[in-house]
Amino acid sequence: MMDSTTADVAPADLCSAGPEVHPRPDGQDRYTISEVVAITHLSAHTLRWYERIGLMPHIDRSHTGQRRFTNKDLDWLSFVGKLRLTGMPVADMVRYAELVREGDHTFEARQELLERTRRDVQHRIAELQGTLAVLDYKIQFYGGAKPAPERA
Amino acid sequence: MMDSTTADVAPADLCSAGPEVHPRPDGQDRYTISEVVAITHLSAHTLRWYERIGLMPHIDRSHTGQRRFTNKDLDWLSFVGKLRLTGMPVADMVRYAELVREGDHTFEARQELLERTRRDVQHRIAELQGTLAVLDYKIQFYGGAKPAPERA
DNA sequence: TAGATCCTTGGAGTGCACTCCAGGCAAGGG
DNA sequence: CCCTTGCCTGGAGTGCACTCCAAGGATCTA
Repeated sequence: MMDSTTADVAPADLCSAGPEVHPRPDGQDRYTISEVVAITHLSAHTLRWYERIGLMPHIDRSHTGQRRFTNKDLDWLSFVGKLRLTGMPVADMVRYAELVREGDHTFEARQELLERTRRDVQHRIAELQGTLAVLDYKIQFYGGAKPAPERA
Repeated sequence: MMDSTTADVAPADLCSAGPEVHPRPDGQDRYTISEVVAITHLSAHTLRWYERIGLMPHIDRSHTGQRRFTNKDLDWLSFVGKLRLTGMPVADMVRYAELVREGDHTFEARQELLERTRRDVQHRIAELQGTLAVLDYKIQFYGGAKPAPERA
């Protein structure tokens, strides 16, 4: 499925971290919603919902009105997936999508948004590392399993 | 009152795994709900809700029925705070609280639950580090700011 | 002793991110 | 031609974790 022999990534690969590999080469990239479900592991509901709320650019339609997603859409979805992992609220992702649609003069705003997100992520990582310490302390306590009369 | 200049609580250690520092010594530890709000930064609503759903042990009451929290309750809340940071669902925290109430024979189950949580946290940290890479790639792209006519 | 503030309760409401439903169109196979 | 499958839509429903409300009792401050 992820055909790594087709090195079809455009040099201006702005929608992803690193070279993306697509299921089909550009030109034949008209995926149905169920194909995109299989690729992204998002539900069809969610994909339609993303479009409705403006988190997706306008999606192509077949002559009968069915959605046809492109490689670009896939790249965007994969980036959105990363943003989602950061814990960014959907509303903020929509804001970012709007900035993209508004054109090049929003470059700075986008960069700033990304940098703020980056700081949030680092903060979150630090927090999680803090919880690891607590968890280890507790686990070690249970490991040295002397039942103590304590709320632990 | 809770900033790092006032030495009533070790700042990073507020929610700690190690020796706890309490606002008042054992024996004088009968905090009202609003004191606990100030200490934990949870809302009074949330504290009452925690009690209702069984996430707290039974809280002492004054002769008029008002809650009086102890140092032990504070310790528990700080641990719960850590668990919350891990992203553990409240239902699982309640489960853990139940195990604690059930007594020493649940030691193993508790340890296991904590170890699973620990693995989740490490997974999450790895995920976040992955997003950092993407973010850095993007930020760097905006940094080398040559506007390209593309969805970025 | 008055007034402000704090605390109590059960239950209802909120915001987020989906998630599902009903009802219907369109294409392909037997 | 019918049946199944896939897709469409707007709107309603879900689950989580709070968050707030109304109405009333308790406690502190002047």
